[in-house]
Amino acid sequence: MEVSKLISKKQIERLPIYLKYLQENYNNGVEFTSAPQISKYLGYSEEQVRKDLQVVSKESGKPKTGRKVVDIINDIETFLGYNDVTSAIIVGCGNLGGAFMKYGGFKTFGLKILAGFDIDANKIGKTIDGKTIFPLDKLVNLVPRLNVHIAILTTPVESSQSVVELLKQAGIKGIWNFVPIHLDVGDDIVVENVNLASSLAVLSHKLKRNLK
Amino acid sequence: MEVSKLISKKQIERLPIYLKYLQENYNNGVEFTSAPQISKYLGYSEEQVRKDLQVVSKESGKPKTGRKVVDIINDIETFLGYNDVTSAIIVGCGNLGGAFMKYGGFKTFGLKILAGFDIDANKIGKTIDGKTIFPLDKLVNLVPRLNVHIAILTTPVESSQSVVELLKQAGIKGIWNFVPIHLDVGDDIVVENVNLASSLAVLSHKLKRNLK
DNA sequence: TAGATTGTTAATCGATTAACAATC
DNA sequence: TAGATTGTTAATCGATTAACAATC
Repeated sequence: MEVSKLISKKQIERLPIYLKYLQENYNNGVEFTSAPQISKYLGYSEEQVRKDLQVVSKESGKPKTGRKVVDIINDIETFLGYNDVTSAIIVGCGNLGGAFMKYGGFKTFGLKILAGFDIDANKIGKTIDGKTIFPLDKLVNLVPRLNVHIAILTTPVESSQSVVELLKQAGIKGIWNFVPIHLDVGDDIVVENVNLASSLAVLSHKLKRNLK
Repeated sequence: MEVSKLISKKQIERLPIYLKYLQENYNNGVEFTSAPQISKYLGYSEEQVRKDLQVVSKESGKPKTGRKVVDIINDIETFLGYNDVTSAIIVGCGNLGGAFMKYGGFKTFGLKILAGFDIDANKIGKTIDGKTIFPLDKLVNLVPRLNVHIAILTTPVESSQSVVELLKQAGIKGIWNFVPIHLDVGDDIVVENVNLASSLAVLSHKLKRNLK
């Protein structure tokens, strides 16, 4: 009987990085790869790479030869759900939200932006890359009809918590939060935060240490 | 004698989150706060909050009253270097890079975007929010003159590694990398990665678990 | 004073690394 | 076969949580 191993957050984060590297390998005609090889390139330890790959693939690698590049690619893509498309809406179509609406890269990882929402009358009704920007007060009504469960939150700080209430009402299940504050959501909604301030703080600290 | 405590990456990431929350408190006229209070709101443990605050502030809190909000704010801002402005350039002025050039929020955490660089002839010479877009081959020449040490990397995947070589030559010390691949930099450059694919992967996984 | 909050020291938890036998 | 790579089990490392005495 197959018992699927538990995976940690850190491991999940590494999967897209392996994937990108392996796709590059694949495009260059590389057929096989091994943990030591991936390890050397990406700077992770061999053991870590091995354990990460063990979580996503059922079959084990072969001593001496390693694993087939195309197999790992498929395993990771399957694990991450890149094959079945998920839809999302963007709430807040300012600089960042607008850039995301234009950005074509999301579809490579199975995410399709269906529409945008905003309160700015100048934006409402316009389309960005074929996606319409709807008024925020249509959100509760439209989201169930669009059958979308993920919202990308790129609103100003002040309005974000009130938007969360709307998203709850609309039946949204996951929020990809780019607003740099803590969101108070219930148990029904999961949140993943991308906090640029946090990231920059880490960079600054690394810089200071490196300059010493 | 003061021995400054070591701080972990996780702790650094939390600092801007405390800061935002405390600034909100401050704006609402709240004068004092405590670890239990912050803990309750942000969902971290009390002990964690206490230890985090201990790293940034020299003075200790007072039993029963806690700490002065304005003091913690100052301590965190000082620690993060929000008071002394750092400059940065943006390399790759596409959707994301362009959005960053327009984005006013960076200056609140002490980061000033000086200019952009791109290879696209249609973009070169234009200005976004007062910042000029220069041709990429002027980078090595201009960066030392601008006295800038941080580069925000928002180029396409294919060109990113070659841009890194230019950044090295130009004397850049830190790269804030938004390109979803592993960058090969030397010991002189520090990199902080913001990988949207990793972040989305985590959200998707949380969603799957929550739906079960 | 009593109690809430503090900081410190110890215990736990989780993730990474090391060690090693198995195998193509 | 020999050696590179594998997967597993144990050891280490780091971060979080628990326990508790100190104090305003």
